[in-house]
Amino acid sequence: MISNKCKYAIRALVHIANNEQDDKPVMTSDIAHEQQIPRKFLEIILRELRNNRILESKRGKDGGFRLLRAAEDISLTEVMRIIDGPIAMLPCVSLNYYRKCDECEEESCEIKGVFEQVRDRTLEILNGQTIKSLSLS
Amino acid sequence: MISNKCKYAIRALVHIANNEQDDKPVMTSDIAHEQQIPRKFLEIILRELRNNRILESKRGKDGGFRLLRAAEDISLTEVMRIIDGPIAMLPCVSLNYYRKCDECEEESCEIKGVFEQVRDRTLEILNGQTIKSLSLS
DNA sequence: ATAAATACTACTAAACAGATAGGATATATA
DNA sequence: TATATATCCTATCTGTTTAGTAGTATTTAT
Repeated sequence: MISNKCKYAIRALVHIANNEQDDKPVMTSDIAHEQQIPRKFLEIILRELRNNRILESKRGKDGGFRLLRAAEDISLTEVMRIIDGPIAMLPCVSLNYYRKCDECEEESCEIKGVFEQVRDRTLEILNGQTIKSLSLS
Repeated sequence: MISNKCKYAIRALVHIANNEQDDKPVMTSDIAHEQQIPRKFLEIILRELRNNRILESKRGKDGGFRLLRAAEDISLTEVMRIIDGPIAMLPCVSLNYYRKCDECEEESCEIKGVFEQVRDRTLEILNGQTIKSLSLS
């Protein structure tokens, strides 16, 4: 399961992509209100996306958040990895967050191969999705 | 990510499948020792699998656990669902544990379609796997 | 100056993960 | 029938994660 936080992040990014006009940044409180996301929690999420170079922020009056890159250059997997971490179902099969499983030997692991397949099919679908493609749907 | 508990469950079932002889049940302590799983934790797991009609148990001396069905009739997904619950990445897309998402309207949800695809490709792979097929690998 | 926005630090409550402890109950066999 | 040995059951525990909330500091447009 992906977390609520991650769903919030995706919806916030789609909202920003759909509401950026004349380079005017979008305010947290607008997103919170229109997407029904708790404002203080959303602040944390947007800051995290900014720290990971998905968004840029402007402080003070008339401040808010803008996409740092074009919406078609922000992939769904990138956002998911920032907010939730690994996408794979086993640590030893994760491309971006690899960790050896605690108590199984990888050479003789019965399930590793299956979950490598699941990972590959999953990434085939998710890598094709961007904030832009999600906005259009 | 699947839980450690679920990995334990799968390895325990494969172990039982590989060690059932003459209808003699396999003891918790044997599995725990050979698969390096904490015994008391494994007890809980095996009982849960028994309650869900994957295993049958025999109490007292010379007791232990046996598969209630043939190993090729126990699917990986069935075990995963018993131990970890839903396989899908969104509650509103789960076949066996459907729940409406708290704050998004399904008709207009941007990500539902993508995660339906992920679910379908994932199940295509996992449904093909059984305790038998895992034992052979 | 001031109003209004983000930035930052700290805290909390509830659920979940990964167990452990100890006693109750059932059963094979001497 | 006594005993050893297995599962069964209830309760408890520690640490981590999830999903937030509160309050203050800082920045900026006017």
